[in-house]
Amino acid sequence: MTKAPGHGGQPSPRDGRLSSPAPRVRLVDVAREAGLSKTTVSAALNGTGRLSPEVRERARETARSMGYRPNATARQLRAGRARLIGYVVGELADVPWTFLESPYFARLTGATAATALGRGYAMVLLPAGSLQSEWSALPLDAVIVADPVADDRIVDDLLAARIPVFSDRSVEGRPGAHWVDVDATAAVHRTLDHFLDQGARRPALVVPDSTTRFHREVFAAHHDWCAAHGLPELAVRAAEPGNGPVVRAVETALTGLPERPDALLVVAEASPPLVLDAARRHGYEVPGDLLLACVSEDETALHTEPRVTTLSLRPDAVAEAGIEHLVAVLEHGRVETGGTLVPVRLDVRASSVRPSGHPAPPPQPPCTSSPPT
Amino acid sequence: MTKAPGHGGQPSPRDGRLSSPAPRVRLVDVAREAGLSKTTVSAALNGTGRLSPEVRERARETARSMGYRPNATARQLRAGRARLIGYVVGELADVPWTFLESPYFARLTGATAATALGRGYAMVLLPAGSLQSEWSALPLDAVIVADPVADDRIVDDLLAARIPVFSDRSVEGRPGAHWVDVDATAAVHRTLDHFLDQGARRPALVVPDSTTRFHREVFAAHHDWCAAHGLPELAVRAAEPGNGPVVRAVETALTGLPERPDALLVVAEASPPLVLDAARRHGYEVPGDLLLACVSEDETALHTEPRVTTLSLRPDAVAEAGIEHLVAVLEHGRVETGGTLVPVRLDVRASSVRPSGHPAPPPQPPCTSSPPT
DNA sequence: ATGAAAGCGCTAACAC
DNA sequence: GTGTTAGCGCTTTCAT
Repeated sequence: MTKAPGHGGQPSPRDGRLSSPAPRVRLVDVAREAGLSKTTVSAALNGTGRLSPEVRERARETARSMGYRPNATARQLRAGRARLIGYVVGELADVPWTFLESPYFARLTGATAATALGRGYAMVLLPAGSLQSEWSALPLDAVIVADPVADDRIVDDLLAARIPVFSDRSVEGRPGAHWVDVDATAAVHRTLDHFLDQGARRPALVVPDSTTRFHREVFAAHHDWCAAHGLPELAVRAAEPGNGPVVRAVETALTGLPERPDALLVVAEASPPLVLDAARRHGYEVPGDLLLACVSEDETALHTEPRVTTLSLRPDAVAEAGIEHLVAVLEHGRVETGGTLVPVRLDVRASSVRPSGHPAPPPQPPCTSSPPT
Repeated sequence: MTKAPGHGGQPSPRDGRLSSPAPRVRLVDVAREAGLSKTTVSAALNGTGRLSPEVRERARETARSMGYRPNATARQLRAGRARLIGYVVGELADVPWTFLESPYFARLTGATAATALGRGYAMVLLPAGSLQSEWSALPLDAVIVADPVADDRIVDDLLAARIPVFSDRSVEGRPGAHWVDVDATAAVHRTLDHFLDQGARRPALVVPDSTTRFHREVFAAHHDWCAAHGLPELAVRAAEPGNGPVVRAVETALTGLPERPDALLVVAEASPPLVLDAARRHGYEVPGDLLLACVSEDETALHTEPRVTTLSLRPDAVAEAGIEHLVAVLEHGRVETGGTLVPVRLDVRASSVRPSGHPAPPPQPPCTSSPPT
């Protein structure tokens, strides 16, 4: 029964028996060996207190030679916090963990973990729709809930447990909850304005039918923009995120709408090459017949022909703003800040630039559905 | 200066002052309120000890009404372990965190976190090439190191800190290190056999030039297979992983080798649609002129025309085997097990099936390089 | 059946 | 300068 310690010293008696798994070196062991007290060694190791340089050095040397490694849990207990934060992505709660397969969330996750670690916080991954039992045993200083869906209990549960929550604007106003969000409205308006600039008059939108704040705001922003510009509201909601459903929604947008669109904004994590292929299969030339822009962090957009215009939701910036905010709240008690809105970035590439010499198409032929392949 | 507690009770005096951040309810508070001792309440809550049903119920009720939540850190200290594991991906140590953008690692990461959580372990994300300082403050029971590169110090550092390491076969034989690996040789041989079955005689390989055990083994397996079958060894090493470099390597394989390949195995996380496009740009019809298979977990392979044959490295199975092994070691002291080899899965789709009526190309025309676009 | 007390390993007041 | 001591909040012998 070899015990693999890894971290903590068992509460079992430290027997000097042979074949034991080498009981872990404790602070007191170092102190005894060096002929000093725990206090002195602790101060020496932490660089605190007023110690003579010789003693400090001796303590350090002894600790090193004995292979001493402080017990993290004991320190945490003493410190009153564990510098540990949880991270959940709400979207796709029915298929937990798939979020990592989305380039946006992959980047958001990586950037959040990186930024947090830079500020001294480790990040544990939690599943969407996570239950109390899955996180209640963890000493979480806070939890980040990315894009919660409307019916996820997790935010309530966390707040009830008095764990600070950092999420999107949907938690605005709730005590203990803080937010950072992407400026979805600006994102949509900006892209549609760009389409308009390029001569498009029938821009269509594809967006997943999710209860995420982001997707709802996107839908609303598109609606408003179309109304404001007196243009037809051409929108298709994908049954769910994922390449299959989104590509199908794209096909619907291209062939099944009352008007044949001359521009397409895909606000869903679909693979840009697949979207491009779908357009071609349905007889659209990009950008000649159709201006294309995708909300995506997928770098494959750079390797297609033509390259695909993308709207980056700036996951790195979101992560940084979030952790910054989190640290401010946790370490300086800042609570008054309303939240942070992160601007998006439109990377215009060939797919959404009307080729010169290619005139804008004639105004609104009622419905020119092209035969599907 | 509002303190956001989240988890631990500060060592500061519990003052009854107003406007304080509501000091956290401790076990002793519940005990006092219920007129019981800490012991009894603890036993009641944990379902241990021999307590009268009434007392147990009373304790529970009091705890609930007071909103008592046990302090996780204190429990961990008592228990001697934190049920926390670290997770690092070695590959791409120069661009830490990008690993999540690879579908394989995204799935491996998600599946590992999910399986671990199912066994009661939370998983913290660590960056490739992580330094001591980034994890030494964490009470890690073990660390999973996925695909370490040859020069990464992390495995040594962890073992020196007596933290059990779970990694790939490259750590075999080192005390405290355990492994689970993908059967890379079988993967390559199986795919090449499949190509051979379909009539290919000049299969080419594209693999990143990394010091990962997996990639080295793939390269060696290909070499051996070609030698054993008396076929030319057509291999191109991509300078690094990532769509750009891999697509360029694919182009080299299609146009710059001594022989024009009639099959292509891409062992790198490139987007299947992009690989397909590259082949077409260079005048190959798939599967007519070129059989194509990609090592990939990317579901876009299902949405191309033709669908792309993929070789799945079974990240879910790897994760499960790894966590199973980890639990066995940590909780039952199993140390004798050598390791686990996870088989791969070849999903044959249209891209690697020679169309009927399409004869195998004539034997070896020396070099028929087609003009690049 | 219930409670008192020890102690997990560490840090920080506070003596000396 | 250095050591003694008192906890952080919890679980668990061991008395009663």
